[in-house]
Amino acid sequence: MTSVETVDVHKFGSLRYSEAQMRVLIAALDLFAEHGVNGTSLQMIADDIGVTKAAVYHQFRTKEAIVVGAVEIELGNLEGALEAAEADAGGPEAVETLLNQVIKLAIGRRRLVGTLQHDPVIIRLLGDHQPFQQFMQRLFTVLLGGKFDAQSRVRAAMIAAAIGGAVTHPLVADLDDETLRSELLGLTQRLLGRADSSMD
Amino acid sequence: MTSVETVDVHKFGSLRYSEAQMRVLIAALDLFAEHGVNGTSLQMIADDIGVTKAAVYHQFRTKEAIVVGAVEIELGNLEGALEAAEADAGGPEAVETLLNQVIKLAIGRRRLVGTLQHDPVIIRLLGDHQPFQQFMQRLFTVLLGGKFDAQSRVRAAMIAAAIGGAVTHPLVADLDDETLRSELLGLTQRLLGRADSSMD
DNA sequence: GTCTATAGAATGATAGAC
DNA sequence: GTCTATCATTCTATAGAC
Repeated sequence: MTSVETVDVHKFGSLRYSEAQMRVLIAALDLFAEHGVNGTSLQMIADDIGVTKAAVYHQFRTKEAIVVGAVEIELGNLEGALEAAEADAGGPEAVETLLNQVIKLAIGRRRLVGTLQHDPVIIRLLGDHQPFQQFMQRLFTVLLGGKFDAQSRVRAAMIAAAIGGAVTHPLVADLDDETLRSELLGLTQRLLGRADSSMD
Repeated sequence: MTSVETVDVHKFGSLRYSEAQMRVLIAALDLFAEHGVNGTSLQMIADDIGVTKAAVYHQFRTKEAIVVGAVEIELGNLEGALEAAEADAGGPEAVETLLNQVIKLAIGRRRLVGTLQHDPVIIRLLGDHQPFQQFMQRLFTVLLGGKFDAQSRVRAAMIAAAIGGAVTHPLVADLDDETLRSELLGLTQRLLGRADSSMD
């Protein structure tokens, strides 16, 4: 080994779960979105897929393991977009392409993003599990483009919060996906200081 | 009675709680901020103020009553700013002044805003209790300035989410209040399309 | 306003049969 | 992979004494 560090990058996208395990995770994600993690019991998950609690415990040893699996699945959806952006790192369209993908995914999973970003159990999980922390750091490194000054960080925090929070907001619940997407993209670019962002 | 409708405006600011009740609500808010509503038991609240569960139940008949009281207290903090903005409704600085106050309050209560905006129990509460709904509608009426088109609504949703989410974000956890406030105000004005928003 | 004591239900989790 | 049955613990909530 020389000075070249070998960083072990966790690949959420390549994780394998059995079909029975996936049934649990899908049901769990749906219930987490509506009731939060603490508001979702294993009984509720079991009822939702039509089995008993014991059957669920045969697939996952603890409730926390279900939460970890559920978050892994969702972060896996972002992995492709992140890798593409990293490959074009520094390129003028890297950030823009990433944001476009993130917005699309957030809209497609409207009901869930609030929980993923703000549920206290998931927040604790993201802080405790290395692979999750590593992933978030990669994401914000691309978004910040290497600049970590106060203004850039506030901007990134606002963009992350705005995208996640806007898609869930009651004010826009009646908007169709495409309208929401284009408005959201335009306003996000305005936050980034893009000159070509459409004004009214 | 003629065509003039008398709207009964709920005043959160004028609510009265005994000192013992306030001790419960303060402790509850602190615990809600860290663990969420479902993650906070009455035992935890009782332990925090050094009494038994029974003593807590003597002040509030149910856990939900505690949640309602806690949310009332917090919305009460916004009431002054909202009334001032409504008095100047249509005025060119009404929205700006309101946002300034909201940002200040959000920063002062950094730990709590995430819970207030995103906790599933509180979201259900806000939807079920008329006074809360009425209050939120007043808030967004001022923010939107009477325009309810798609673009305005997405903008309002983003601003609400961005302010609430940014102050809690780990990326800006180390920033002092004043730095965060000025950056946040500038970026919020950029979202509003203000020409005087400082660029980099 | 606070306490002890308790009721009744639900929680996460396990053992062992099929 | 799913079941029945069970355990220990915790939960919200109440009764009644001080």
